[in-house]
Amino acid sequence: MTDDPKSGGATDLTHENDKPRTRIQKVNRKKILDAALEVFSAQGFRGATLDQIAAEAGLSKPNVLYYFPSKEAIHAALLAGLLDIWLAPLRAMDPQGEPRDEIMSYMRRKLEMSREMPRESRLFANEVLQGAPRIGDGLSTDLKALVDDKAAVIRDWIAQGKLAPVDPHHLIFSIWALTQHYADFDVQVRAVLGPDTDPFDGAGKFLDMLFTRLLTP
Amino acid sequence: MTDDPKSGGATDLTHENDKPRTRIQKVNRKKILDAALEVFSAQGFRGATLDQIAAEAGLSKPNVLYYFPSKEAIHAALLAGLLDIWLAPLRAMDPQGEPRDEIMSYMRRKLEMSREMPRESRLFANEVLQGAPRIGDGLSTDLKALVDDKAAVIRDWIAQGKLAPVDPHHLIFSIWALTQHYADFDVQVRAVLGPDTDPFDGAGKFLDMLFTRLLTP
DNA sequence: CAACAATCTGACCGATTGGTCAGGGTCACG
DNA sequence: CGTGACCCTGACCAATCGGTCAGATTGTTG
Repeated sequence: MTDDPKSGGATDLTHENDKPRTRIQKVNRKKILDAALEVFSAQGFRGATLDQIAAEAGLSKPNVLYYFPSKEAIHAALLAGLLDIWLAPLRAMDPQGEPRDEIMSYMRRKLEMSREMPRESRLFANEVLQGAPRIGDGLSTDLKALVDDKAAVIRDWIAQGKLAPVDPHHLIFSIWALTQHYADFDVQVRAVLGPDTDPFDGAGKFLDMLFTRLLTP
Repeated sequence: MTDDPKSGGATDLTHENDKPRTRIQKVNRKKILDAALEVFSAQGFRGATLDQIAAEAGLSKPNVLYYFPSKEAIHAALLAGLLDIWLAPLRAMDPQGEPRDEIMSYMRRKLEMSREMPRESRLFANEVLQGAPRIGDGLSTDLKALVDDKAAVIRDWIAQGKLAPVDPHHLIFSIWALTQHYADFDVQVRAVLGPDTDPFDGAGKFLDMLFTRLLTP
């Protein structure tokens, strides 16, 4: 009974397939995920409602639940790829490259992500702020492994005298903190700078200078 | 009708008085605010429930609503004093003091606050992350005024050659970002560093070094 | 154009939410 | 020790929440 062998062209399996099968599925799943990113990043998981997401996506609530089995599933689908996207710039840091260039490039790419993907940044910030209840394990396994790996690389660079001696872990934290701040605290930054200043212009120059001074032996 | 002249010993005015009148009021309002800080900072405003707050405070839900008229009012009471507490260290920055000492002290005090008051930090972060809907005006008036004021002081210091030339606003942002990161993203930082390392020990040394290098002409 | 799968909807459900209320217990003070 | 203000509670309410379902509508394919 629970199994359904003759599910040849069966309906209702939508939820079990990660990859959209039809054109309409592709379009609507995209609509929903985009709407959910908007709402979750602005309200947090518990603060967001399916009605908001449905309205933002231009669909009815039952229709949203036709494509995803639950609110949790939508949130999970968003977070699923996010950690990888988020850490891609750090992964791209090349142990064979020129140390200061590599770190400066990483920092610039992270700042670029804050500018181009502020909603993703806030989604992630909301999750971590509230104790990372739905991503938790990924932090102490994948994330920790990657950071430890790159920290070792940085330590080597320092040992070779190519970099000023700094704690590699806290160096990475400082890049996260300084770049993500401009996405996560956007309203505060803009409130202080006033409406006619682009935060990212000044941030780019300032962070270039800061890390140049920090890393030069 | 709306006015009530003969409110001699009337009950039910509890909500309109900011100052607790009796011993029990003082104790229970404190309990509620402390519980609310715990819950709001961990779940955000919409994610928190009155039942959670009541349970955390060891009171019944109707009893909580005996001391505060609504969930909003509890949240507002928490935020009311928070901005002032939060900015006190910046206010304490003395234009007459030694520039680098003043800024280093400010940074250290902010880091200390992240260590000692992480819940307040996260409450504030939640509010700003979600667009500061209930504090909004305070940012573009009080906060902006204070920051602009101190930025002018820093600009003077730089003009006198006592400080390396840096954008004062972004310097202040960098202090906020770097210190608050350790409170707001605590779980992430601890996940990366592992369970046996105190994030704040390393942070203290790292930030001292960073800002020394940044500010020395 | 039939016929079946895929898509969509209004109506509805139980659980949880913030908040109310009538009344009972407790405290302080004359 | 009584009396009135203060404190507290169980029971309850309307609104909103995430989610279900039967069936109408649309798309696709032979």
